[in-house]
Amino acid sequence: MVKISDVAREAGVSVATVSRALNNLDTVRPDLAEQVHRAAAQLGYRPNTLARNLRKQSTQVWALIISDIENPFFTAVARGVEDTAQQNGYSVMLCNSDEDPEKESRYLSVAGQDRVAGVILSPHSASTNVSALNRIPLVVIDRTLNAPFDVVLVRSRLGAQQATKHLLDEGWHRPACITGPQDAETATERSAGYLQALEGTGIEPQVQYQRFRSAEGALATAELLDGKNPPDSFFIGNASLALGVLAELSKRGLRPGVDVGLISFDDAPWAPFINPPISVVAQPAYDIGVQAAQLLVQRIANAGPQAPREVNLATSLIVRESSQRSTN
Amino acid sequence: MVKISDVAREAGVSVATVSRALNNLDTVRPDLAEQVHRAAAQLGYRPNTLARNLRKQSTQVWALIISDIENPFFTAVARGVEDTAQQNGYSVMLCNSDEDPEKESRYLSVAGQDRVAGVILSPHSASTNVSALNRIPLVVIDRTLNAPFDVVLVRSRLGAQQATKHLLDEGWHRPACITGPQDAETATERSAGYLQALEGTGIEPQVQYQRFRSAEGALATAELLDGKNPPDSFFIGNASLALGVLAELSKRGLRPGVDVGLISFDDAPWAPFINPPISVVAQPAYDIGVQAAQLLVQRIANAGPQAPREVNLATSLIVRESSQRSTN
DNA sequence: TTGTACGCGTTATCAT
DNA sequence: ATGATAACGCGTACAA
Repeated sequence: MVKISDVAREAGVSVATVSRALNNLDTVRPDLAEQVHRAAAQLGYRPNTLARNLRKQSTQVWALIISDIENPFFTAVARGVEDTAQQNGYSVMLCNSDEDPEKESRYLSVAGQDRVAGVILSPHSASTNVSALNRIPLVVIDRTLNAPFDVVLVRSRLGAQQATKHLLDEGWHRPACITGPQDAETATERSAGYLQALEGTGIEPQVQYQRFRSAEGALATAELLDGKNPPDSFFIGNASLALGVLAELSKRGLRPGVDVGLISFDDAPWAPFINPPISVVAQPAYDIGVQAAQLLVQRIANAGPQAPREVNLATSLIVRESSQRSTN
Repeated sequence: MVKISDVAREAGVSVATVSRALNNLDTVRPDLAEQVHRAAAQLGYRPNTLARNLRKQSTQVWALIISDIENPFFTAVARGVEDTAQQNGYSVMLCNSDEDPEKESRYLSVAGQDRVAGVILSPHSASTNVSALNRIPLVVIDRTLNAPFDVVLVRSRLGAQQATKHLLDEGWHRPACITGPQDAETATERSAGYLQALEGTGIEPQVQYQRFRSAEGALATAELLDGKNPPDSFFIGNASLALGVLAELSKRGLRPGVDVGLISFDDAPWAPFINPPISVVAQPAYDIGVQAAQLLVQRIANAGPQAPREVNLATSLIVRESSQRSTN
């Protein structure tokens, strides 16, 4: 491997000058700089990232710690982060915590030890301990943390409220809510929006808290439908749950958009294409990633302590057929 | 930060002994080793990864370069890679090439420069140039390369053939094939299997080569259905295409499993849950990731040149309702 | 503006 | 078995 001293010899200058020239430190005579660049190009010199990292005690790598890489929401976030990182000269290390607090803390520890330049984290719980990061810049996404960090969130509650109200406006009379487990902030925010929408309507709320998975969606639907006051429509807290709900409904011959109303959080890739197309509350997942990345870039640039910032993104209601009340 | 010399002082030994003890180099007296470990623990010593990397001229990081992070197939692969990497003490850097040759080559270049320990790549094309990696171990997945490297593939052609034959066995008479672009090996392998299945049956093959996206799936379906010899069933080359096909069919009031037969490559998360449940040729995506990772671990361990290995994984036919010929 | 020389923290070599 | 010390390649304080 050709190193900096080789370039120095070739260009007839010192290694210091080479370093300065290659880093564009404008304290070097233009013609010399030119000479250095030519020598470097000719020898095919590539600076050794490892040595630079040691010297600077930091890397050009971010750790992105997310709770479920197979969830389309998070992959969209990841893409937003990755694109933005790329543009700013960073690479991103993918860490899939699988909702496992132990894996999460292991990753936080590794990130600290490897001196990554920054971390973007969707924390398992509000009490996740990030002290292993020491002073590495951190941006939190999707859920809040019991500590003051930059965070980007979406207005889930408002989105849920709008979705439920939309169901009512369409003429459905007894919407139920199926959402995630009560220890997940995203789940409870969504049921809270649902409850708000029902306030003062005299409709008795029915909420099922389940794990965010298809099987549980089916289960909750069956339970609701077999209960004493079966709902005529559903507000569903995420796409996996929605899949289970759909399966259970079709098993019972209940057609969304006709016999029953249905709207779900998250605009999954399949939502517009199945029969009937599913109405959703879309989260700006890609944009969440972009915003988080931009916050991180700024946080890294301004090393000093600084008031934490909170970015709140809006959801958008996408009405397709499943939530409408068709005459047939 | 506490460093190795601090531990040495605390334990009353030299830095060399600390290094040996901490790396379990069994050439150190047991009691001394014990003493070192205690000192390290007490001081909260964490070895500096950056310094170690420089010294060893290598990292404990893999680059995983895939063509589409939002494709569930690749996220499943990624999870397999990530889990296995984790178990072997590696981290994985996620690189989303987006099917863009330029991004791909930039990532290959960065991987080479950063001296990652290994690379797993789903190449954009067979002629992708990986010379920037210098001598870094490489494992190729999903598609082959015009060069001798370890590779893990799935028997796409056989899977496609089985799927098409299944359609025939179910009593469909004119299956068509909708697959990806002709410059994608995965696409042509699948049409090849379809063609094989039709050999000698007297059925005239109809193949549509489109980009692997939903909109194109719908387009191809419309074209086929409006053609002079409309098919009565479809073998579809991937899940995104299938979504488009489904949309077009439902727009025309054609019910899969009743009016028309349908089977698709890739067991997408939604496939079992929609109405009717979709029959698929499932790829062992997670396992592909695991196998690739294991190949890479071995390749890294045995530094010497070694004959490239090829792992071929089988698909599995999952028959649900969309491919069956219902009496109703 | 340029060059010399040291430091980053660890591992590996070579004596002992 | 242990210790002293030389790399690893780069960036930068300091001197010129």
